[in-house]
Amino acid sequence: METLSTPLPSLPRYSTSLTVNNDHDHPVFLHIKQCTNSSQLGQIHAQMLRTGLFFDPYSASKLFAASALLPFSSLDYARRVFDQIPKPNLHSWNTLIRVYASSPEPLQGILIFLRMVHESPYYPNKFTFPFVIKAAAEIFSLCVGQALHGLAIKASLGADVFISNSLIHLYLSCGDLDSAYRVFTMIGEKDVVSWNSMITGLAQRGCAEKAFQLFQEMEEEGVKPNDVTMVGVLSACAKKLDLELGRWVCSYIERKGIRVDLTLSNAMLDMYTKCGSLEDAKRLFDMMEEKDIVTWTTMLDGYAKLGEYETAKQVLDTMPRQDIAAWNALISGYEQNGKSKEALSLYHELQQSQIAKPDGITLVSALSACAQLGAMGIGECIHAYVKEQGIKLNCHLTTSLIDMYSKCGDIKKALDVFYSVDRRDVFVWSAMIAGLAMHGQGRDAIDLFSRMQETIIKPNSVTFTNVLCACSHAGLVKEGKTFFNQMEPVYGIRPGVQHYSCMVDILGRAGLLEEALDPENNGAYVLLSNVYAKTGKWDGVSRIRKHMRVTGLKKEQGCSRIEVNGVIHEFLAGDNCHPLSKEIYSKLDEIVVRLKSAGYVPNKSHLLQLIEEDEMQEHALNLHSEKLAIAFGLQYVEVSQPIRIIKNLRVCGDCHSVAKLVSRLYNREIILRDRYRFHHFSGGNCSCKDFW
DNA sequence: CACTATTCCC
Repeated sequence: METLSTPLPSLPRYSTSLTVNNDHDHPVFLHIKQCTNSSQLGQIHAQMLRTGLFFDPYSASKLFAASALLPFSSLDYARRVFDQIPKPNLHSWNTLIRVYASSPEPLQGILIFLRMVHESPYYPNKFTFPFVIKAAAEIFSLCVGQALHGLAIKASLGADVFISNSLIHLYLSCGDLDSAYRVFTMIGEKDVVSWNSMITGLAQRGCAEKAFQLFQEMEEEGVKPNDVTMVGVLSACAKKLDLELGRWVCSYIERKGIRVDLTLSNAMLDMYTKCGSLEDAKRLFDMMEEKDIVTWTTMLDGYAKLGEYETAKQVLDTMPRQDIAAWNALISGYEQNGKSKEALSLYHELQQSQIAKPDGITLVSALSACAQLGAMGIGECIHAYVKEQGIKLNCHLTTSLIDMYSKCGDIKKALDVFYSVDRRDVFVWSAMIAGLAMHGQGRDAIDLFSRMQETIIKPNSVTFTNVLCACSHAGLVKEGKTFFNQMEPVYGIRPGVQHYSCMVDILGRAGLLEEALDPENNGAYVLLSNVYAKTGKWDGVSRIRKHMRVTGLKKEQGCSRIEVNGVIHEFLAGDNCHPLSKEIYSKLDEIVVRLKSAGYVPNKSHLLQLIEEDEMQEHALNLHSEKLAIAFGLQYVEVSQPIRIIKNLRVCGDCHSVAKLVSRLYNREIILRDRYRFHHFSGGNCSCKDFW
């Protein structure tokens, strides 16, 4: 302590006495302000320690604020400085909360706030609240936010406009639109930030219409919109996909002479691409003098989402820095347009090149591509990568993993993921219900739906589609009807076309065909035509097919996929594109002979098109893509592993019998995903109990 | 001593 309290004579230019408590204008403060790098700041820090100036709380707070807030600062260093201050003043506490609030660890801001309340002699003031409320908003904690709101009111700070604005932002981040609006209306003198908080928050929460309405109200009340306002308004236009409105907003910005900074230009660019006008976007892009990574990524995303992959790739190659968001834009562009293989190969390229590190968003897109393809090997690798990297499962990732495992046929692994997490939002629950439904575990799906209702998570439209789907796959007619009838009166969800097609399915299978009819829906028609075909009502089939021809609905070509050692093999009905085609067909012949000797009779009633000649019918049946995949799988999938096949259409009855027999005669487990559900074949039986 | 609202990839 002695060395610290004894200024070294050789040192200080402005070496001083220790009685600086009231000296708020010490020359060293000027030096702190003028620091341009961390080593300069470090020198001042060292000097202040030597001179003892650091032990004056006010002076320490000056140094600490600089170490926390200057552009070159690091949070680690700032924290070390704070921990050295024997008795931090209120300003220092506030600053620490402030930097944590906008750091990767906002929770720390709340913990520091609590420490301050318990350990320090200070009460939170009007500066403390905006910082700590921001921290609560960052972690989306409604209950912490509510507690802070209460504390602010108790501290007689409920009318402070900064605090109110922070609360608006908090409530909107947590999805509590009503509370946000209540705070907003209570503000006596709303400033531009109050309006901006509401407008941007509503636009982000999907209430674009309401956001735009508020923008108009703002004008009527005579509050002048600024550039931040316009960013929010443009984001609302983008969400509405309203190009005309977006163009009007751009001309409004020009007319009103609103400052157009880089962020606002980027928001305009984003609006143009989201609304589908690459021409407008390109024109603006070429005009922009300053561009940053967001500019490039926005442009790249625009091309990728509209299917212009070549141009998107060119943008990726041209941009100054390929960060992960840029890769994500291209990967998700492929994935969302159904180009799963391209998405995965790009993901692979990213892994190989190590140009950027995959993040949660990358993995969500990649997992979704695996789910579409049924590529479980790759999906498992991604799951392993998540664990390896210690990436925490958020609800997005959890949903994607459950969806991937379910759609790849491993419902047990999907359940493992579901039970391993402690946070489940409506999408996580819905995905798990969907998984159980597609595996024919209708009862379990309904049980899960009941358990969901013991939580605070409210079911949405998707949840109901999945619940009805579960009823349909498990033949739960009574339950299906009950849920359907409860949707609007009990849950306030208006049934949409998906819910109606589930009901067509449910009622159709129960032989209550007259109860199901339906709006223009391809799926429902195909389903209905299959129901007719099954019951032998060929008149009905031709009538429906004719209607489909007239209305231009097409049945896709049958296609089956199988993944072996991370390579995806694809078979079309009757195709001989596969390099091992010859071998596969001879294996198929062998299978048919063996099956026939075991009593198998090809079942032609499942043919949708009437083919006159018997032999032709049998031939057509044998060419079904899932049979080719089974023949391939028997040869190339390890004996200890199930043969997993993904079919894009519904499996036909004949292929179903073949798969059952193969599972017994060859003693192999076959897991087949068709368009609607999974079939687990083993020992001559199927999990669907022949009801699908 | 100071605070709140801002664009891209799921």
